[in-house]
Amino acid sequence: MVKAQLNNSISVDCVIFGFDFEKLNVLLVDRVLKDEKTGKELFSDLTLTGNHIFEHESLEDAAARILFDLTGLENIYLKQFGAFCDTDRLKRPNDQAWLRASGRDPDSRIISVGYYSLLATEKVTLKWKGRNVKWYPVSEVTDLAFDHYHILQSALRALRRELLYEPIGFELLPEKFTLSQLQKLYEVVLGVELDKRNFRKKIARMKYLIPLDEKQKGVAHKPARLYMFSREVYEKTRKEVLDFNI
Amino acid sequence: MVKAQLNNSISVDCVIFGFDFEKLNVLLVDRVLKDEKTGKELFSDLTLTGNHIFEHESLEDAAARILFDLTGLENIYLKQFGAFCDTDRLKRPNDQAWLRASGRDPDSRIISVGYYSLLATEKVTLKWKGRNVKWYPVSEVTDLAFDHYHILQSALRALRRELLYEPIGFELLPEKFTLSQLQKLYEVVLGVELDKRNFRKKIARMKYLIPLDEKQKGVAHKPARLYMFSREVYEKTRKEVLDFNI
DNA sequence: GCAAAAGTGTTGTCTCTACACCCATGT
DNA sequence: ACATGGGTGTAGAGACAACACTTTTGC
Repeated sequence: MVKAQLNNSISVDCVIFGFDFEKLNVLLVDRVLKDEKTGKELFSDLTLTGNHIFEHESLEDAAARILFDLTGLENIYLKQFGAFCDTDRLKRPNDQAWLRASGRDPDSRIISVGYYSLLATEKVTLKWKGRNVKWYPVSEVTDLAFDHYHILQSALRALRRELLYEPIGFELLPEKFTLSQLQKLYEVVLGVELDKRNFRKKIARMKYLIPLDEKQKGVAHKPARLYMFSREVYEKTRKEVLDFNI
Repeated sequence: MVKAQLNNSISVDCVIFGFDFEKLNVLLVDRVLKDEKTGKELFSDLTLTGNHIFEHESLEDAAARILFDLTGLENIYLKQFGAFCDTDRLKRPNDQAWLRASGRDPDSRIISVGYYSLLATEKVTLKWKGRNVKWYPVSEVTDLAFDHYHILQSALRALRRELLYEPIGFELLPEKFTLSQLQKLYEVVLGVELDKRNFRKKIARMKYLIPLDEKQKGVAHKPARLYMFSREVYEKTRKEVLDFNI
């Protein structure tokens, strides 16, 4: 317990999802390895945002810290969705070279705990210590460093599942949103098409989705009514769900 | 990579659930610490079944190994449900004494990944190397060593959720089972009461629950028809669920 | 014959799906 | 005036909740 010190074996990776009213995005870091002497670029690829945990720090705190360092945002929705520890997860050539170059033991076993976080893309202005961090459409991500592609897919599955059963869609939207935005979000994340009228009937039943006396501005069509989510109403009216499937 | 060696920082804890047609049970180990010199018992309490992982071993394999060592069973349903790494998870006095007595560093940070497994209590004959392993009704467990009570509660939440949405109930029953047994299982795990006729109507819709030409024997009442689960039919007929909640 | 659990139908209410047209705003 | 997305209702089908009596076996 000297002072802030990173644990060698335990890391946290954050899958930071963002929604821009059109598609689901994920925040990725451009990892560039340059030759020590010549400075020539050896390779460049993408990673999730992650870090080792501090010895005094909980997993959750580490995830929140990583998120804060990247976005400057606090109190963001964060959910643990899995632990990743395959023996070969850091063994591809690029990853081995990367670990060696950053002075770490390329043979050591590191477990990574995955958290996904949800936020509206627009909330974030990306300026992070010169590191190259950018939004990428999830649908266009094909491969990532380490086992991060695998972790991303796992996060996606967890998000879809969560979205089916829990009211978390709003976390990907600004505080006030239109029903079309919410519908689009469900369509994009779940990969389905929904009927507008049926969707709205469903909303009408969810009393915790509060229609505001406020409309969209500056759009070249009939402005939509804004809604917001009330956690208070939700907690009060959540029914004891028993809609099981056998 | 010399030979089988345990990783110091990473462990797996298995929450082994069993169902005996009446209640949900969990397999726990009696941990007894005796004074080195006098042999006098210092304390005795209960832990989940767990172990550190081997350096060459995946988390999943470690969980399967722990399960096999305890029950002699293979190909048992296993599901990862969380990672546990709070800074104080091994800090209670009994736990510190235990770690010291077994020659481990009581200050080291250990992450534990939780798996739960499902099986019919009757499948297991408990004879494990003199260690004191026993079934305990989940509802009667009040406290456990380390953070294992917390882990158990977390496993329970995950199991309930899984049971609501995926067909895994059979994993807690023998291959052939009656509908009343299945209903009781849902009632016990979810903590609800279900209507027998409505429950059976629901079953009838699930084509993957196959009625057999075989009946219960040796019961002092009308013997019930036996059913079994067909994964094959399930995979074929599983509908693209879209029963989302907003 | 009695105790114990198995097995079986109906009705009203709610939710789901499918489907087409007019409305309000910016340019 | 026109392009763009906002907003609305109905009807048929399936699922849900509530509810009580007869049947088959072991003892």
